[in-house]
Amino acid sequence: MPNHWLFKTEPSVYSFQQLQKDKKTVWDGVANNLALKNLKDIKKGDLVFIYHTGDEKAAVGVAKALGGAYPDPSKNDPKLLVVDVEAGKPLAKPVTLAEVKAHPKLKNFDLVRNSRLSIMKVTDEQWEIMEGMGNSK
DNA sequence: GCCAACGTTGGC
DNA sequence: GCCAACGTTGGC
Repeated sequence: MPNHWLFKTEPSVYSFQQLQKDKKTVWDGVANNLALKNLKDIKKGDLVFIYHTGDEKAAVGVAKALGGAYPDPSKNDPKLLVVDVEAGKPLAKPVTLAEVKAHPKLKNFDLVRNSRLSIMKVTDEQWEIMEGMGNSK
């Protein structure tokens, strides 16, 4: 059973659409300690929601980890990790932050609780709820 | 544009 | 090693 995650990104910097165009990318720029700790737990085949901050504030698509985290080759710091991901399916309908907040079972989702965390674990239940919202009308 | 929440830094 | 000050992030 793959684990589930959520990556935040500023769409003007790197969007899900860009990832779809690239097919895969190296997810870098993670500096936050807790985010790095989460990143370390990512395994090949894990599924990831891509969430756009800024004007959109919504999960827009899914990506898949191509492997575990490894130190950023372009940096000189072994603590700065990156992970390879490939584009998956876009959600039929983006799941907005407002919808997540409105859902009683997503109340203690890290996305709501700690808005500044850029990489977080998503429980199976949270994943299923979000997927349900994203793929139904 | 503002501000709350959180992380990091640096002085002690 | 503590904690105040500062910077950054992201939602509003």
